[in-house]
Amino acid sequence: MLMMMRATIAASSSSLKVGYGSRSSTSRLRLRGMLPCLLHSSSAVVVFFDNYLALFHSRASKSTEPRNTQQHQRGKITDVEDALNMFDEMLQRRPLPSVFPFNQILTELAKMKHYSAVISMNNQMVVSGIRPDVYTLAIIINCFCHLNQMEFGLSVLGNFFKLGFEPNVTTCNTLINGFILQNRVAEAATLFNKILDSGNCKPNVVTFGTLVKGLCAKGNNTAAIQLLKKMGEGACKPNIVIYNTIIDSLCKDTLVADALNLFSEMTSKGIAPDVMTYTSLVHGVCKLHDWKEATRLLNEMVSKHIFPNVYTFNVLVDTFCKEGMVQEARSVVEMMIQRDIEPSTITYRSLMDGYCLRGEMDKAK
DNA sequence: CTAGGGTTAG
Repeated sequence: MLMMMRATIAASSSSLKVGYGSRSSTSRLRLRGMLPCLLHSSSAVVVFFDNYLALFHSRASKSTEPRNTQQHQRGKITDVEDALNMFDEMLQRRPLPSVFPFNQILTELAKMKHYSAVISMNNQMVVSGIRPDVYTLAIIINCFCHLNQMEFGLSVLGNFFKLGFEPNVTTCNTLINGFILQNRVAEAATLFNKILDSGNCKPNVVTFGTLVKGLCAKGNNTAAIQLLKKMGEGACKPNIVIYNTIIDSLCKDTLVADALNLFSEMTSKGIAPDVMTYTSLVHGVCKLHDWKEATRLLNEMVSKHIFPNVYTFNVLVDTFCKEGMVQEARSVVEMMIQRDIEPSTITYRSLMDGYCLRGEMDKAK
């Protein structure tokens, strides 16, 4: 059973495709000017990974030590394989561990998007006599939602009552998010109103954030901003996630001026921008070929000790590649490696597209 | 230990 699951997970790694983009030539000199501000900004090696994965995800990749040795020494999980091994081992332990460490493993696997694995593992747990708790059920609902199986997700609600639990805000937020993932924003809103009426649990800032995201996904920035304004009047004040969601949505529509307005609004309210805010803005101005503004933003973030991470760098790599400047893209990748930021498959995909584009251009000559 | 935000491509 577990062997089959392993094979499925191993096979599910994404396949690579190569695409060709269309091109327009622009002022390359100024685009190139984005590089120095990054080169000179290295005040310290930044800890780009927060501790949300710390329990299982150490930065073991940098070590030359074999993974198994490490795992046995520290009891930490570094990848899917380790998670599954630990899960097996825990199921065989007597007495059985509590549901808590199992939840931890399921959480990590869900973060790695192995949703169906999480669901089958949960079934195994139940068979082995481990009682799910509120956390487990929320994890399962979330997995069903991400698998586009909302109906199954909703049916887990039945288990709550069977087990004597009451759904909480997190449960509701998860379901609302599930509807939104399927673009069923109306049903999400209905559920939201039901929560309000029932009085069992109050919507919180995450609830609002989920709705804002749904409105943005529908392309309704105006409604998202209206909701933001309403929040400003109510008890549940908008936070950085809400602002970032809308700022990103505006940037995707290249409404950078509006995005910058929200940006100053949030800072004036004492909400400090973070690396996500700046990544969205940089992305927005890159789309507009405004290299000068991109450089300004990069300088500004670094001056605030907010350092570009893999997302930010990927935006830059992709931008350079789309401009046909593969050499510059490569030097960004070099920069990433120097800073201990591992380039991702997305980085390399952009590079590959960049090289394909070069090939096309050379052929055209 | 559970929920919302930023990167590529088709």
